[in-house]
Amino acid sequence: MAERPTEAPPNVGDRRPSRAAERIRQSARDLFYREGIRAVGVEAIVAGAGVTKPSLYRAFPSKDELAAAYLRDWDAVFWERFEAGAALYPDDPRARLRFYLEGLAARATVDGYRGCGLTNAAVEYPEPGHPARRVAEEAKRALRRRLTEMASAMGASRPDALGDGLLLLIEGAFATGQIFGTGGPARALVAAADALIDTYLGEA
Amino acid sequence: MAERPTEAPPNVGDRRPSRAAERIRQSARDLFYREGIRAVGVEAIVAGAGVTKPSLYRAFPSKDELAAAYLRDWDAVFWERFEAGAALYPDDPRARLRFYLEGLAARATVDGYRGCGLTNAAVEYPEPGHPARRVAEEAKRALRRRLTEMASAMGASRPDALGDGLLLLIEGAFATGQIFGTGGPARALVAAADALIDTYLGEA
DNA sequence: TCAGATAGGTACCGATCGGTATCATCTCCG
DNA sequence: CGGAGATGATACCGATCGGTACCTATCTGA
Repeated sequence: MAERPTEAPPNVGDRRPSRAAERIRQSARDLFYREGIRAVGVEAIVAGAGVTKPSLYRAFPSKDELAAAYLRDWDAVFWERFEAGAALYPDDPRARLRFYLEGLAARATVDGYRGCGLTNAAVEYPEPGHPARRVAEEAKRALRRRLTEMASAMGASRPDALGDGLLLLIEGAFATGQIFGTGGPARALVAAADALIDTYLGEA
Repeated sequence: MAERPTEAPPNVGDRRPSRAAERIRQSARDLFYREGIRAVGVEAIVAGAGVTKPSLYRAFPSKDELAAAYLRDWDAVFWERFEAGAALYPDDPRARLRFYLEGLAARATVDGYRGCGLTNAAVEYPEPGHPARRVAEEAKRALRRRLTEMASAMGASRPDALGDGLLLLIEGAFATGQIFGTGGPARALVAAADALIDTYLGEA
């Protein structure tokens, strides 16, 4: 693949910010997510980007750091999706969360879904200090904090417990979504979250 | 490693069934689970088993098939754990499930936990036909069926929905258990499952 | 006792891994 | 125009990957 390496800049309108690095990021993002980080070689990444290896290693110090950059990109779009309901329901944290969960349930119950890039990376890299794992762990800690915060805003009796329960459901959707195809267990996600929230809001 | 390869059969009482193959299975089990399947080379496996590569390839046609065998072993011990409460609570499916969930919550909230080998393998191998993925998918389908069956036995109004919700929680514990260390979200597992079950049992 | 199957070990295979040295080219700015 | 810094391409590195050909030791049953 990578038919004609040299001529024909892919997007003529690109400006300063190093188009090669950006193309590498995008190629890495697609391949890492689709096939897994360990399964993808740098050769495949640069081929997908239409560049060559030295271009990659000038923009990123190593494959591990490229993986970390991919996860930071992933994290950014995750939060975009997660907070997308904020504009629709500015004063209703429960509706906001529900909005995200509905979208997640839809995505996670069709064939080809591959789960959360961050969680997948943590599975692929159990070594504590790995750059990719570091990004994944920090992102998940932030999500946990945010969910507890939202549980608190909902008025839950024990926001920690509700936040953790919701995180279990979300991670369960990530995992089962890529194992079961269409019609997987994530179809029960919203109802389960509702039941959980109702229970924790109903407590004295 | 692999200090003295030849002498001293590991278990003197072993009969016919090829001790080398068994040592390879055990070494593969430890390494695959601890570090991930893709991260472990066959060299490390045979070194851990104190044998050499041809012994591995006489017992297993390929690394992929060895991974599949590892997952079948994993599946067997999983069911052992999952059904361990059957003896204690022969006529109480809810208590039986709770027993398993309590054990899982305990395991998943200590440092070094690595989640479910089957789920991890599905993350590492997204290709539909892969031997390891096949085993993982089939095992998870069986778990889903079993949970729905138990939900039905509990008298749930919609056993499918309850079973799926419980599966989300369990998979969430597998995932978060290996991301957060001690004190992770799985500490809320039992309470969340209770809330879910109560809700689905309380429905008309 | 001896044939033959079977298990184990040594040494090796081509392919691919992540990563780099070196040289050509392009672009912007004085 | 001219030259400097960034960008890209070719070709290559040692290490490791999964997998195998070949020889030896051992244990079995006739």
